[in-house]
Order: sequence, then structure tokens, then C-alpha cells
Amino acid sequence: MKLPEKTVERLSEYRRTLLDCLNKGKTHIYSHELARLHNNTAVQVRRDLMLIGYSSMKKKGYDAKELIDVIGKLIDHKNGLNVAVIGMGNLGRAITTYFIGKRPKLNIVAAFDVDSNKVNRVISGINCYHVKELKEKIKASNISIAIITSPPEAAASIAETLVMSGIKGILNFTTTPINVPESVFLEEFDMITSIEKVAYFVKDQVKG
Amino acid sequence: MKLPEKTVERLSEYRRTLLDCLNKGKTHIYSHELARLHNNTAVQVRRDLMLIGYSSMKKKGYDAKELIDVIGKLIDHKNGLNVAVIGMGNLGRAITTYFIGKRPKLNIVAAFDVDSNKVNRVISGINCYHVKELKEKIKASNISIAIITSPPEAAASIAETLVMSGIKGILNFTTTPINVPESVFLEEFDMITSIEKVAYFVKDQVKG
DNA sequence: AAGTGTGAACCTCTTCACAGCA
DNA sequence: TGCTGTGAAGAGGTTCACACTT
Repeated sequence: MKLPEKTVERLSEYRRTLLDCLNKGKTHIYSHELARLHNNTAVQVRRDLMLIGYSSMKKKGYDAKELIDVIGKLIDHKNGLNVAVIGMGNLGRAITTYFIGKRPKLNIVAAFDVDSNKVNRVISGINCYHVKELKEKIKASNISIAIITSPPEAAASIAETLVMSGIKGILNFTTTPINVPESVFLEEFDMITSIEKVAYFVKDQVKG
Repeated sequence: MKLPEKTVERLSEYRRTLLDCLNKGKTHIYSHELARLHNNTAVQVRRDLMLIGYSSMKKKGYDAKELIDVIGKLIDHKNGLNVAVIGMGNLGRAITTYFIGKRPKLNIVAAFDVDSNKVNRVISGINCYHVKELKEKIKASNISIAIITSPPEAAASIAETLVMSGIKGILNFTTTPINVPESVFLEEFDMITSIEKVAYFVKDQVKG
């Protein structure tokens, strides 16, 4: 099955909300409740669930436990996937700390940096290696996904190494856009752009 | 003029590339060059520039300096906009550090936290206040945009305070979705979702 | 020949409108 | 009545195809 990007994003978010619900002892949830918690519409929620072929018992809302399982079967990799974080500055540490233990099927198994104060230490709970060991470690530890949180100048060469090492997916938090072959899934997030975007649409409101 | 969201994002990115070009002494750039640097197509670049009504002198490529100005007139606020960062953990510090001095028309003028080791200190170059002073400072310093980098549990109440204080735009980096009235422009970025999205599309490739 | 500008087709995503079910 | 599931319409975004300029 080929799910739309936006639906995959929302499913990931729904799942966390559903886990929260279960923790609070709430076993069923209506589409409009889920919608309200995610700033979207009940129709959107139902459409997403329709796309994954999940169906409720009509009047009672969706069964949280069941739905969590269905989403997991779709978006998790069966035996999990290994992740590396490259660049253990504030951003790399923030992501690592946020992430650890949150998603059982995605394990951050290595960190990389060039700073000798970090290399061969444990940073934010993860073993940190020198960037020159990237290729070797990616192969040895079967790492599929890399998160680039290095200084922007380093991003291009890191990306090149990652591709040569057979990485499958890259999440680039750097302000430098990178180039990868078709076969590598690339997601880029540019903070400066996000802030400028907010500024633009704010300005717009000020005017109108 | 009402530009599409995606175009605004790309313009922000083009502008930084153009500044780089100028620094390297390159005064003109073709649509296909800009496209290659941004992983998109020449048509897309030309379409974006068409939307902002900018036109080259045909055969020579686009004038970097001119284009930077045109983009600036469209996406910058004339007298600049003030920004606050709420939560000075790793993520807040990362964003602040990345950002300082990069965009002359967007100034981070205050940081907020609850940790007494941070409050009333200068963190990453920014004055840090206690979150309980949020409302007061937002009004006093004419802050239009807030970046939430607090722990997820705190996001909802921070958002509420921000709205009450008359904030115009919010960038939420927390994994908790927040709710704001129509009049506030909200942009959310969820790291866990981004990583899960990459994992999903990687998995897809492994299968297919 | 090698670039730009753009109408129209296309694809993706969201919303409307409504039938069906408990 | 109050919810779910879904065809069809609509909005937003990208790409095609081609005329135009130097």
C-alpha cells in the first residue's frame, strides 16, 4: 500500500495521542475528538483511517488499542531501524534527548562529531564516534537513517559519505540543501525558513 | 499579493543561496542553477519568480542583488519583527545560536525558561526571563513571534499565555499540538513525526 | 542554441455533501 | 440523532509543452 505523505505524518501524530488516551484510561475516541486534538477536521481523520483500511464499530468511536496496532503495522519496520545522529551540538543533543526511548522501533545507535571533547564519549546517552568513522560504523551497525545536525558547511560532505555508505534515508536539519540520489529518501527541515514563513504570514495579517 | 506557502518557503531559501553567490562574486544565476542547488526544477524556480513578478534580462540569468531585494521587499517586515524563544534547553539554545545575526529583520529579543540557573542570565546571547513574565515582556518589547521549545507538557499553557498576550505567530517545536485562534499564524514541527516519516518511506523502498 | 515566461494538464490533498448504520 | 465511510468537487502545488527573446 502506498500512503500519501501527509497521511503518514498524521498517523504518526494520531498514534502518540492514542497512546496518551490509553494512559488516561480512555479506550475509545471519536473522529472529532482526534481532530480537535490535532487542529484538523473529523473528515480528515476519517479519510486517513479509511486510507489505511481501518474501520470502527460505528457508533462507539475508534478503539485506541486496535488503532495503535494497525498504525504500527503500517509505519513501523518489523525489526526496527537503526538511526545515527551526525553533529552533537545543541541541536543533535536536543533531538537525541527528545527521542530516546520514545519510539521502540527506531533506535539511535550512534552519534558522530569531530570535537575531541565528544568523540569516544557517551553524549546524551549515545556513543559518540569521530565523523571519519562514519562509513565503517554505518555498515557495521546496519544504520538505515541519518539525522544531520552538523554545522551547515559540513552537510554536503557528510551527505556524500552517507550515500556512499549505503544510507537509506536522511533527515537534514542543516540550512544547506543537500543532493542525494533518487534511491535515498530525503527530508529537509530549515529553521530559518520556518521562522521567515511565520513572519511572512504574520505580516500579511498585519496588513490585511 | 498573496503568495502560496510553498513559494514563500522557497523564496526564503533562494535568498540565502543568492547571498552566497554574491559573496563568491557571482552576480547572475540561471534558473537551472538555482534549481540544482535546491533539489527542484528550473520550471519551479521560474514559476516562483513569475509569481512575485520578477523578470530577468532574459538570456543572462537572474541578477542576484536585484532578486535579493525583491524577495526582501516581499517577505521581510519593513521595520523588522521581534521574536521570543520559550524554553532554553538544548533545542532553544540551538535555534537561538543558529539564528542570531542571520536575518537582520528578525530579532530574537528575549528568551524564557523556568530554571533558576537560566532566569535572569544571558543564555546564547539572549536575556532569559522567567516564564511568568511572558505576558508583560511580550507587550513591553513588542514581540510578534514566539518559538516554543519547552518540554511538551508545558506547551499548551504557554500557547494560551501567548495568545492572551497578543502574539501574532507561533512556531511550535514541541510534540504536543497546540490550539490557537484563526488570527494567530501557527506552524508546527514535530521531530518524532519527521523521523517516522523517513522511516516509513525508507521501509517502502526496502520492500519495493 | 540556450535561456525565460506561461497556459493548460496533471497530481496531491482537503472539503463538501450525503448515504448508511446503531 | 449522532456518528462513520466515501464519491465527487474544489484548492493548492507541480510539471508539460511550447511560444518568445537574445
